[in-house]
Amino acid sequence: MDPKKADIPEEPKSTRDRLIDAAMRLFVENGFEATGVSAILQSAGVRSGSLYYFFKSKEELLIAVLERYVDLLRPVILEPAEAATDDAVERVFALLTRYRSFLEETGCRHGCPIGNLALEISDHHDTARSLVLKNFDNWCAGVEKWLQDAGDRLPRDLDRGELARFVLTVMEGAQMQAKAEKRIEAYDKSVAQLRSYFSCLEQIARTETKS
Amino acid sequence: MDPKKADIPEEPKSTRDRLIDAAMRLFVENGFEATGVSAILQSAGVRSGSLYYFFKSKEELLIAVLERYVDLLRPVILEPAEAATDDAVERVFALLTRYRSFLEETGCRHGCPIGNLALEISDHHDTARSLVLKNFDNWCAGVEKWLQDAGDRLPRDLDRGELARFVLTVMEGAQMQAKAEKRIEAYDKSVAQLRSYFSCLEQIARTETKS
DNA sequence: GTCTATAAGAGGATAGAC
DNA sequence: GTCTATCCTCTTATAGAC
Repeated sequence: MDPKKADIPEEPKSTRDRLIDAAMRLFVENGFEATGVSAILQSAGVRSGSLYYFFKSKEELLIAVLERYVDLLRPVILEPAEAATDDAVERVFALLTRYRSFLEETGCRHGCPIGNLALEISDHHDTARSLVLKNFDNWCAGVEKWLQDAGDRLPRDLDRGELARFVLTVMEGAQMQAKAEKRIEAYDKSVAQLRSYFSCLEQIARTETKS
Repeated sequence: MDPKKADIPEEPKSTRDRLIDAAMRLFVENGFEATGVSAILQSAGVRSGSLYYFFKSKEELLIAVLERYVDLLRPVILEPAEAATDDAVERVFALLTRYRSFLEETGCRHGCPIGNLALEISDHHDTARSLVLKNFDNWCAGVEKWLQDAGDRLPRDLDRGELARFVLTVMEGAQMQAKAEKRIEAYDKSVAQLRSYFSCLEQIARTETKS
């Protein structure tokens, strides 16, 4: 427990935060379109007057949700992976293990909330789409940093940014299948293949260093 | 042109087929929830009475769409890749090039229709979900066959089925990002990394064969 | 098999009192 | 900032004539 926080009594969440919390949960469970405003209101214990006092539309609430994800990325996703290990490469797999936990805890119903929204909204909600990109970009920047820290454990001419993108690609593709199958198996197998790729890259880097 | 087909005059499509065609197009463009029955009717030039004569609900129409995808997989996806090259490994990348075309032709709005639906419907439409799985499974079975044909070009102890799954993972994750970004770049970079992985595997297989 | 008309309800959003 | 009541549109789906 963070002592700095323990001193401050838990303030009851604001109405606005409760709405964002409820929307975040329902959007990832049911998707944006399939989630009714009334369900959000009920889940947050709020009346419609209040929702439309804070947000001018359901889409604005979605935007607030995606901004919240941007804020949560570092403390909830990246930092735990950095705390898990000092090994630069292992941080990548600690991250993937964390997403695995999200899947397991929910019977493979949730995986990556951003990915789930990305496909649904990218055509018709352009502001939301740009926030999806911001989440993806920040995620990749975090992973790229680790891959740069890996130094000569990876091949010299390997583009760290491209490999970071590839890690996102694998995570998203893998969670999609786990969600569709409601089983973790495809996720694990995909991560195993990614691990195998990393092993190959590290092997190549070792022969480079010798010469 | 297939002469066998050229002899048969193009029969006007049945109402049922027109409905499936229209739904297929609209579901991939806008998603399942965001597509109204009225839009399907208008696009197909059909009245609601006819739709509900053939399908008992919008969900049954979705199921028909997913069954159509099952039927189209071999002729539209797998066979063109097999026709493109006799090289077993290159067939995998011919397949990925074909999905790239789908993305390019639509300004990255469509990629894999199944993947787009998978995340949206997997929670609440269980029959549809099982058809998504059938599409994924058949796709992977096709790719796995090619990887088996590759024989000792791939490492002996490498699980061909697992690698085929990984190809699907990469394709889905890559098209998700291309769709979110409305740019093909992330797709190309992901496929480039997959190519790099295959190169590593082939290199390993070569050293195995020598010994 | 297809048409028109419409039911029945849920959807998002607003008004105005408090 | 929050409440109740409600508007209006759009949604899926049905009824019954042709």
